[in-house]
Amino acid sequence: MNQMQNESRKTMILEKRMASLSIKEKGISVGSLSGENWVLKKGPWTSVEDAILADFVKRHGEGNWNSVRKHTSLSRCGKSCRLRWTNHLRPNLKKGTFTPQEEQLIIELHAKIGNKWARMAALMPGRTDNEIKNYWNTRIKRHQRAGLPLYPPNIRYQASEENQQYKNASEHMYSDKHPNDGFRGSIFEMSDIHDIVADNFYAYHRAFDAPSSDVQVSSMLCRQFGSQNYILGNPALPNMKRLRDSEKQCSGFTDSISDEHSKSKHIVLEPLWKKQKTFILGYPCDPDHQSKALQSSGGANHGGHVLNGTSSAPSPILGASELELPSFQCTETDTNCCFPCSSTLMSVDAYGESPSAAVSSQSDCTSPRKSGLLEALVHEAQAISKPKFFGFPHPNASSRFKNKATEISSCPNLGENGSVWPDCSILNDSLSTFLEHNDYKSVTAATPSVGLDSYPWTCMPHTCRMP
DNA sequence: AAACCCGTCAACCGCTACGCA
DNA sequence: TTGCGTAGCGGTTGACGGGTT
Repeated sequence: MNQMQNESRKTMILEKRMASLSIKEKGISVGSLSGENWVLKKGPWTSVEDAILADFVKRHGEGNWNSVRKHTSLSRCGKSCRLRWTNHLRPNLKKGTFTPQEEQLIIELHAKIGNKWARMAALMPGRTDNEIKNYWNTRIKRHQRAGLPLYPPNIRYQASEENQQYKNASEHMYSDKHPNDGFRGSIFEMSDIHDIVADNFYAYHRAFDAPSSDVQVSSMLCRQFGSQNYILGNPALPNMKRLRDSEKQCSGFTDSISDEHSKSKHIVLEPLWKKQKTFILGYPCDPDHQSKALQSSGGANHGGHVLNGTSSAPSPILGASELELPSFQCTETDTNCCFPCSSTLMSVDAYGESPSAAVSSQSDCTSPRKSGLLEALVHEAQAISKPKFFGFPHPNASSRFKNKATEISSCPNLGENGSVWPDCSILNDSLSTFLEHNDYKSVTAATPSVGLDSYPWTCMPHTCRMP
């Protein structure tokens, strides 16, 4: 009780101090909202503000950032508060330069998942996405200047090897096609769907389930965290809502690290399907390009990073579906580039060092970027005018399904409790069940071991424009 | 000493997804 | 089912400090 009184007294003192600062000292801008005057401060945080915010979090917990302004004298927007807390004030933050181990981890993670800073941060206790992003961008510049490859040779080698393995395994594993009547009439034959879903699944699986040779990241994680029952994601990272959501669908990750048995086998990183703009079933549906895409997809080489014609961060090296590309990357609006196009990688990777370039010959896509910025712009304009997606979801599907369907891109092959689905053929059953009954519930009924929020939607083909 | 350049870091902005009424 | 508020992510910008000219 006394402690609470002390704390609120402290807060009062801080707030008084804050109030005593002049407008200029606070650096605030003045406006009005619904007749009531309000001030919103921007720019660097002062120690007083920090203290107020820290005190707020202490008393009210994280989240509800917009109420900070109501409960304290802080003149910061909720976003700003959240950011300040996340990046500077939360406990267990590791400040200072990255250790060589951390650097290595970043490189490997970037090779696998691309510019997914938050996901990387979740795997690096005490580090923030901002830090990692800044580090990486600095690194890119430095390496560009020095003419160095972005990824060290060992990672590049590993990547191309994995790519080959992935290809072989994929061919072997999914050569047995399952025809599915229910899907006819769609632009895709079921076998294509099967291939694509399988490819995507396997790409994901290859990238994250860390079997055999692909243990570098996971072993590193184990080296770093394994000895202390580290809880992944980063427990200190506030409001890991998205991660938590994903854990519902992919709960294996948390378990797997602490589970001695699975440490080296089932490190399943935070799923990628959130926010991924998949091309797996949502790639531009220009039929000419589709067939090309299907022919040339062969592996999972995606996305290059284009920065004024010079290389920057290459895409994830292998299967990981790096699809939410930075603004300077090849996008799905390149209609010649059915998949985020490896030839783009070739053309933009000034040093020819992108690991992805190693597999780019599989594709005969041509990128408009090859022929200049103007043409690229024209090309993009044309692309935008074309319908890009169609297929799922069915117009009568519930919005719940639609929402799910649009958020999903990969087939992570995960069931509840982090279990790994034995194979992707179950997808076909689910798809046909859905199409047969036109009811998403029927899918879970058909596959009762799966929760509504977990499996089928996470594996459903994604996206697509309504007919 | 001043101007300029460059790297780093913190913060902002725009967009998207989610949750809830 | 829909609309709105909130949270989070990733890209970008701007401030600042140190080095160089």
